[in-house]
Amino acid sequence: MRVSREQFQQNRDRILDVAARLFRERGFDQVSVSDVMQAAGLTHGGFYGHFKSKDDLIAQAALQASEVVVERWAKIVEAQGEGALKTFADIYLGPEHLASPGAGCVVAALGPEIARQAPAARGALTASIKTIVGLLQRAAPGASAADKRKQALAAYSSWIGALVLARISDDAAFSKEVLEAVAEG
Amino acid sequence: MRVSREQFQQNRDRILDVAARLFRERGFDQVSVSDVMQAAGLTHGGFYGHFKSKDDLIAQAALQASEVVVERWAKIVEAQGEGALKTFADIYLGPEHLASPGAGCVVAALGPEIARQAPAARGALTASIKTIVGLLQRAAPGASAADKRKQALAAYSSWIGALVLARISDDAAFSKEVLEAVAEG
DNA sequence: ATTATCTATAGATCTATAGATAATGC
DNA sequence: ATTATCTATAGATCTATAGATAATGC
Repeated sequence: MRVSREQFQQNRDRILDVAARLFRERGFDQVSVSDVMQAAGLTHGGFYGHFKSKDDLIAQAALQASEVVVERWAKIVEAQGEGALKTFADIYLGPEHLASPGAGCVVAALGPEIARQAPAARGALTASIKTIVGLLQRAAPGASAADKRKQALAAYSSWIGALVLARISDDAAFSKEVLEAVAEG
Repeated sequence: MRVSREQFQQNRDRILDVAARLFRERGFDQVSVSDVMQAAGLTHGGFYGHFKSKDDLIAQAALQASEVVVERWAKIVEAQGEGALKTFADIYLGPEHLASPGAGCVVAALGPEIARQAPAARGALTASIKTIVGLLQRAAPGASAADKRKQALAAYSSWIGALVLARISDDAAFSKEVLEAVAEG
């Protein structure tokens, strides 16, 4: 069954969106190509008209997910300038982000897995991370540019670590304690 | 080929050690039971004499790995007391740890994956994490106990995030920058 | 407007591999 | 503990077809 060019593009975008969510929720290996296509309302076989392989999908979905996050963050920096750091911390360390890995930070949801991926995926995410650090730098306090950058790197690292710890924890009180301790820092 | 009770226990320990290393290096899903047994110098079939299932192995290997790390850290705190925080930071954020996920921090190597695991594995790692935070608390500066604890949580979080970022990065200079920025913080 | 061509999708199929079990041997 | 085997599942490929797009003709 053939579909219009527009529909084809829409299908491709939906596959990417769905994959980006499922991968963050379950990890790359716990999501099959068939799972993705089913969630996108398509059948397994059609996948290979859109992507060369599952690895191809992984690289593109990781890139897409992190670009969406970068755009969201960029808007906040533009709107708030130097006050944005506190806003980021509150959002990143808040209960919604804790409970919704599928829509949140790619690093916190898939970081170690991406570290083991092929160069294509690692390079793409590294670029996104650098962009985010640049945004945080603009929002950070500090006398010099070097100081601002250090603050940005330290803040971002602490948020990621705190969220990973909070998601591992099976003790909700401990999760909350970690997130709040880092948010206040 | 039958084996003495002692040998059986040794085999089991070796399976756990090898699994703990391989899982941290490649992730749970990229290591097969057959891989583990081969690396332990045994055959696939023998596995089920030691463990009920792969999930069982995952829970026990994650626990074992984090216990080894906790013991290592406890020795340092006992030897160094309050000065230990700087020592931890240097080791955790150093080039050896960066390059050797298989022997290092379980949270940085497998955190998001463990967050998706069954309660057994999450609970075990949560307990280890609490122990580590306790150790760091003893080594942290701060006026009150509450302040020390906050410092400990913030420091630990920042180290984990920095290491995850540094391992994702395909740019060695950026990896170094992140690790050093957080080490100096 | 008609005809021909092209192509994205559905659905079936193939192949490899993984977890798990059973049979065997010492 | 080894070896052989079973069963399920995953990624990938293949074929037919619906229906969109392009070429042709009036």
